Amino acid sequence: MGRPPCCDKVGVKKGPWTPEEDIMLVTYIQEHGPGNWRAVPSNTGLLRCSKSCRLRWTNYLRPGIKRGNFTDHEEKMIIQLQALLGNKWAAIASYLPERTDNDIKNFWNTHLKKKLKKLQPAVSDTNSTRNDGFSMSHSISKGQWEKRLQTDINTAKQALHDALSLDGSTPAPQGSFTYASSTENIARLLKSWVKTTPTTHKSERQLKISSTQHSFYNDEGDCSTSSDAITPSAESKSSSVDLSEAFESLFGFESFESSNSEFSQSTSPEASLFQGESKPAVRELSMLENWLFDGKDDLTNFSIFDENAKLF
DNA sequence: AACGCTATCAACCGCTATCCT
DNA sequence: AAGGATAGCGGTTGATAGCGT
Repeated sequence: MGRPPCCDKVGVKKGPWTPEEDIMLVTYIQEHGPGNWRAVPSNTGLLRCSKSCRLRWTNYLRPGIKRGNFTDHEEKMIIQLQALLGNKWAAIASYLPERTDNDIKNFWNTHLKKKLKKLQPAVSDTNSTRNDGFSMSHSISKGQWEKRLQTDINTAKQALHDALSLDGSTPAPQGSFTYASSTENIARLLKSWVKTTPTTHKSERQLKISSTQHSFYNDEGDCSTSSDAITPSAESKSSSVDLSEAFESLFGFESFESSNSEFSQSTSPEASLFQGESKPAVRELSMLENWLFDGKDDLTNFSIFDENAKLF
């Protein structure tokens, strides 16, 4: 039984996205807003499944995504939140609105896991520590465990509080955020693409602009991108920059995010948490959030901790 | 210069939750 | 209420860049 994967369809493209596909997707979302992903491939002409389109948008194209190195504060927050929430990357990402869950997950798997593993021997000398960095031991009494848990949580709480309040570059969950536009995201993607294209990119990454795709953009009038202008040749550098400039002119209108309520919702930590407040897990997160930032909720209200306590 | 190994990260896959009819 | 469709999440994979030999 079970449905066949949506991406098994013949003619559905997989693999890395080209700048043209990005443009097509962003253009469509600029006009229609995110959502109704099923309609996106057919309406845009993209040979991608709806899932792939949604993923591309949420992870790379939507406004406000910060790329590059994680700051110390972000790192600290991820470590502490992972200890508290486990591998709930989406929940963790809601506290780091400029980062995607995929990014955080990758960062955890490639950097932090190792980092914590290195530190672990020293920690395990004092007591046993789980691989995820959450200190607990089956050999200690419940009272001791609760005490240690409280210490861990206090530490986490303090670190999180520090990270949120002391670092101006890291937005606090209740604050208002300034997001880069998706134009900037695409321009950045284009630039990195330009950087890597001339010699190393395989056919997958090379520009393949069909005439239909041209007319798609030429319909916009100002944003004409001729095939001559974007070929992966020696001229590609300047011409692809032209493309990114075309982006700027095409998408350069103000307050893209404010024009669409989903952006403010999806990028706001409390919005993402409260969207489904009736859900028990989300209620716990809301309580956790209250507790983290206000110290309102009593620790014993958390079933996640109750479950750990049941081990004894 | 060539090769192999490792690290990184974008994208995919499979599953579950939720929505809709 | 039931079943199908869709969205979202977390785990995993694969391509590729970078580094060492």
